[in-house]
Amino acid sequence: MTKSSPEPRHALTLRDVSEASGVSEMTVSRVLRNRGDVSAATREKVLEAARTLGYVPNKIAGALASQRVTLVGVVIPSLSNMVFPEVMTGISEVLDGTGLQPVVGVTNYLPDREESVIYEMLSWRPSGMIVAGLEHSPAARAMLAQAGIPIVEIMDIDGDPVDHAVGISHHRAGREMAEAIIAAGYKRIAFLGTQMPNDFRAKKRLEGFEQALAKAGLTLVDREFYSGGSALLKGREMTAAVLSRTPDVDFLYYSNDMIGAGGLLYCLAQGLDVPNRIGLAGFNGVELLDGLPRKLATMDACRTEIGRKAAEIIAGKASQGAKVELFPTLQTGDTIRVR
Amino acid sequence: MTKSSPEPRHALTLRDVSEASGVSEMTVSRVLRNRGDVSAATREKVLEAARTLGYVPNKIAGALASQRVTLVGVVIPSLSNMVFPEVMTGISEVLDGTGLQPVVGVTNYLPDREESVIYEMLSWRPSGMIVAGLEHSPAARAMLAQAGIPIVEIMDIDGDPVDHAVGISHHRAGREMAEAIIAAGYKRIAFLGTQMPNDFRAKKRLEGFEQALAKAGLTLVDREFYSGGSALLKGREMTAAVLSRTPDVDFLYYSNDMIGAGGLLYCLAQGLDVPNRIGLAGFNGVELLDGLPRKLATMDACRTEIGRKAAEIIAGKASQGAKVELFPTLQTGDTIRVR
DNA sequence: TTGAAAGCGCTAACAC
DNA sequence: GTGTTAGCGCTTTCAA
Repeated sequence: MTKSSPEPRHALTLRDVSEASGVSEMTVSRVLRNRGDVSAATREKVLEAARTLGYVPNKIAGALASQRVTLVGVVIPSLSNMVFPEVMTGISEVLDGTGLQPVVGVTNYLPDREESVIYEMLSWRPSGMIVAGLEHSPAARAMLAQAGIPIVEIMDIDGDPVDHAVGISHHRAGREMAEAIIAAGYKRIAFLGTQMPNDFRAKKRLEGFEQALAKAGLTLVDREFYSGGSALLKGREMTAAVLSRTPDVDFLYYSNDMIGAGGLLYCLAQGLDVPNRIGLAGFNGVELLDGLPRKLATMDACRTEIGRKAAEIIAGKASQGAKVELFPTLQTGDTIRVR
Repeated sequence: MTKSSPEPRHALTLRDVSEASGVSEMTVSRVLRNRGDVSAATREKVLEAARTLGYVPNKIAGALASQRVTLVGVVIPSLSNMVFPEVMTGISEVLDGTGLQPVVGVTNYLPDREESVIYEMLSWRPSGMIVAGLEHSPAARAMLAQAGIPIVEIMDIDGDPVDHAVGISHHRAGREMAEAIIAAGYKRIAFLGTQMPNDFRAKKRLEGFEQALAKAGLTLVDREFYSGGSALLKGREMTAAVLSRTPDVDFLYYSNDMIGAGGLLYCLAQGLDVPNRIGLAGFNGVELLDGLPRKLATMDACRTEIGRKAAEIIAGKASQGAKVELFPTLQTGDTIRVR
């Protein structure tokens, strides 16, 4: 335990800097915020005093007085998802220049938790909110609508945004993947995904997927769900289960790349001919896939771009319409047969 | 765009609730905070008014008046690391019951950025700070020391904490892994890791590792570094590079599990006999490994536990000493030969 | 059980 | 270029 300087009994205030430098509080404030004209001499005195005292301004007081908060609330379901860190990257990239900073809240896909996270965040009067998904409790929606700040709902555009939405159509993503699979000649198709009632985006993908199958006169020959645990391992296990239960399945559609990767490793280990005996596809386009022995077919979720566009709207750099749709491209990879 | 209710010109205040309910601001405040005795009747009136108005308290004002902020700053180098999300899980678990909430800041392993993130966070006067690592700029250290709040530096305990430290000894982790490798009879050992001057923990592991090798009269026969990109892919590439440059290498020590996994997949694809022809080990003990065709030897970084313990110190639930050392166990997996 | 007054530490708006 | 004054929306304290 090393305490280099004596700890102040109370946190330092502008007044302390003012007294130490012999400059009025107001001018100290101006110097510290680079606002208005201050002579080089006074500026130096102030900076010197602030530095030696180790003064850190109190943003609570500043925000209350100026009615301005440079925080942007970001509400996401999970951090361990591999997709949200990338969204954060996009958000940070854009916000970095603007003086705004993101504050992250995690909901774990629980609507109640989402509601309270939103409530807490709004109570800090942020300059904007970025919230994953379009489905929220009525109370959460109402709070967001009332807040009087820009709200951007991200990831999904299949629905009605409170204010703005930036994302892809998961319904369409599912449909397009199904169409590609059908076009490649696969007929006995199974779905493997998460059992999360509140993962609305995964649900929409599956809906779109099944609709496209139906249009081609097909139905899923099997489906398998999981929750929790190592996604890679679950992918192996679920794949094993489907293959033994439905041996003549010829395509496995996974709700995310991680379980898809597990499935791919399993199929290869079993000596199955991918993509001829069996085809595979995931969703998200995670970087991870680049390192697999064979590249898994997938569809990019446009994560960084979504983060960027959302932040631009909050920062007022984009006067977008209510909905901004991004169009992911299907990456065929090596796990869908080419006809 | 759906606006269910008319947007207020200004955010609602206690006064609005007071007027709507015919109860004084003070009593409204009491009701909303569950403080002091308020008659059931008034309480109901107030709650009713607050609910219908959609009032969200202003924590800025509340915090200024009460000099109490329920925020805990968490400063970490990266989100995409797979390790920090788990630390966050541990932190949230403990903080959830306490009325404190974590606020995350990301530094990308940049000291300057760390300094400014810490400065920004402190300016919100949090109740405590959890900061990854023991190495900070002098200014950052000084700010933390001055803040007058509990500071917990996490992940590492090889060094001098500002206040408290919770973590493992990375020096020891490297040493123990080396000892296990040597004990298994490997002799021509290579290191593969990240090229990040500011990843002090990886650096300490390598130091401990090399010291143990030296003690056994060994030195690294090769080393390979990378930065950026898909870790899994980099693991493959680096492994290929080392194997072709130093064909008689018999052990590959990776600085993290993700590149280790890439290396493992590569070795298996090449038909190399793991662990007899060549042994492999990583670091972190990530869940991901459970899904690999063979289990990679690794060492747990105690991530969740570190988060938990750190949060307990902040929450005042633990009157720990300055340093709390956690002891990770070496997981031999299937990639170190058993003698 | 309820209310009134006095700030919390800072900044907007205006003097000088 | 610099200083003064009046709050920002709450909570603390004290009185009723």
